[in-house]
Amino acid sequence: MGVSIRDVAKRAGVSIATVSRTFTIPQKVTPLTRKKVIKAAKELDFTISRSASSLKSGRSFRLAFLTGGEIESWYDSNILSGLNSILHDAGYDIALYTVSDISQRKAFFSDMSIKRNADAVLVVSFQIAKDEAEGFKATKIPLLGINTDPMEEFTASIVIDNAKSMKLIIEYLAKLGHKNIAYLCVDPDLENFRWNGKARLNGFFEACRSVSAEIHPTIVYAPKDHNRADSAFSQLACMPNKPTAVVCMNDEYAIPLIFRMQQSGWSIPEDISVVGFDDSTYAQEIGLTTVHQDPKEMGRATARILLKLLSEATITNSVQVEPSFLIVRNTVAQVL
Amino acid sequence: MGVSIRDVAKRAGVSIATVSRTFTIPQKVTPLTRKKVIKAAKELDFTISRSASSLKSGRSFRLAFLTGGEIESWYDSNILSGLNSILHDAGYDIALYTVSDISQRKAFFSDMSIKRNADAVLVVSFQIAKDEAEGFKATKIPLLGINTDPMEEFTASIVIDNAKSMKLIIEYLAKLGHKNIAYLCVDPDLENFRWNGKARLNGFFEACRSVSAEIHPTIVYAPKDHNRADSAFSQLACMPNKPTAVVCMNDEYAIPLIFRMQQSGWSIPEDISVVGFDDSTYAQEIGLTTVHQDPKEMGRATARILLKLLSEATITNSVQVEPSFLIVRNTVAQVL
DNA sequence: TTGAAAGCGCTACCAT
DNA sequence: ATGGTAGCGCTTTCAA
Repeated sequence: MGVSIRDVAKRAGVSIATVSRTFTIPQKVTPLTRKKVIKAAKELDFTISRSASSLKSGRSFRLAFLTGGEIESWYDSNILSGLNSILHDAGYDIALYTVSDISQRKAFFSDMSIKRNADAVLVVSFQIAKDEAEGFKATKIPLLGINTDPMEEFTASIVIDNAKSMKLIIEYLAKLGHKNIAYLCVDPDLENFRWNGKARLNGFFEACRSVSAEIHPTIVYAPKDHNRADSAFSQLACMPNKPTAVVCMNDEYAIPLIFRMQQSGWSIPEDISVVGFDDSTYAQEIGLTTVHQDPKEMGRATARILLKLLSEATITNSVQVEPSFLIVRNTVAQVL
Repeated sequence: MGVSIRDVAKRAGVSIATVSRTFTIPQKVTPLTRKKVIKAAKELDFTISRSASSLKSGRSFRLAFLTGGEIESWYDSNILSGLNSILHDAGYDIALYTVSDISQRKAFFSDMSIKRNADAVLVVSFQIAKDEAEGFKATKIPLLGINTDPMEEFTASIVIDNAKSMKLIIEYLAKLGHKNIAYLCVDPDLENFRWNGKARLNGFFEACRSVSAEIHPTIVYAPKDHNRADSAFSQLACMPNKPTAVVCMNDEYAIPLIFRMQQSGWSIPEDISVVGFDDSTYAQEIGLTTVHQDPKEMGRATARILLKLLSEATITNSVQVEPSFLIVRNTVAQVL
């Protein structure tokens, strides 16, 4: 298997212990020796073997990324990208686990063998049961949650404030005179697994209530598939008193809906105002008024927290709220 | 570090060798003993330690995924997702490496230490130099390319036929009477790194030439940033004789462009026809006529090839062309 | 089919 | 600051 630490030690004229040190705790090695070792290593194309160092040190240098969604989604892939941009250089791999229903989730958490092969686990966008999380308390393996209901069982939670963001939307809409506001979202029966759906839905109604008694909120459900725009549009078009604004659970509902409306001759925002959520792909180019959040940056933030957790072994129970804010663009009009 | 293979062996009343075998080559263990071992393992929450088994077997169970783009892009994230859906269950991790320019690429390939810590490397969407690839020939580490110019240095290449797909577009357009056709793409100076840009550009002109002498192709460059739709639109609107159709290097140019055009009062496809490439996010919902390809399935196909390569150690030099085809939807009209 | 045992390449402890 | 060395948990050869 090519060169080993032994070869480098020989060539540099030092012990293997010294070679190991120059790569793991360089400050414990004289600059001169360090230089010799580095030189020898370079000449031999040597790097520390991950498996050997993991085995010996008892750390796997591996993060389990557990998602209830799809890796290729805008959200998950950005989280992953942000995570990797920091973790990769710190020597960590990210192992991707997907669960698509509660039984798979249960299986993941009951099979605690993960603990043997990961230094931390990260739960992305879905909710887990208290007892599932509790299994981790016994170990010192950090359990982090991104975009999950921040339970105290998590070592750290990284979230945005969905409720506050919804309130920002409703306040803005109310200020422009909107009273008849619809909320477009996936039928919760289709998606009781993801977390932020609930958070946003509740946030919407709560915001309507708290902002003004004059607001009449309604709800429109659409399927998750490619008919969602058609479905939403026809429901909206048929409503006895058409709302003046539609708030969408995310941009993925808003963008095709706007398209569909335009295709049917409606003008946005003249005929109806539309608000998205996420500020994801195309939102900026299309001029969508939406709530901005930055999952890539959240991934980076999570990586930093993780690294700290892993080096200091501090058992915190922190909740880090990342920024989210309304971006006003061109899809909302004043009610005349 | 919890239970080890020794504990399981003791509890099952067998040797550690037998425990190891039941997990790696189960067919070499009597069903009865196997059952005993599995039972003991389950009771103890035991799994094989990745690092120990890697160290001993000399295989890292790790794939280096090297991309010149962004992990969160539609293409890369789908490739990754497809890859992981098969590789994860086969016990492989995917380590994400990103390079954003030629010097980083050089660094990756000159630092051959990857070989120590990955069982294979996968180059995604960009071109590498012959000598960079040659470094791998000496080792038995497979070097695969997805969406790269299929060089013979690759152990296997997985691609779509960009040229053929372009021809499909042009033939379709020609049949509907289009003669004045524009190609919208990123300025190649901005992006000489990614591969398929060139392949599609060349494919476009070649297809125009071969399909009909009456076709007048033109080219429109747009920046990569969020102004691309504006930029493309104003160039198109100002052209002395406006093209009847615009072929876009990918959907990411087509979708905002269509939006922009509609916003300015143009109707698609009545005022101008637009064709995309990729069949990516929103293409179906928006009714975009485009070339379909399925990177998630390509990821799966690559994983299968890889697994075979890794188990049989066959040094092939295969080129697998994955399907791509034109999907006719609603953004192309007949020329009157 | 199963067991004994060597040793993969490191890290970390203890000496010097 | 550096070296010697035990041993991390497994896989795999060899023998029984």
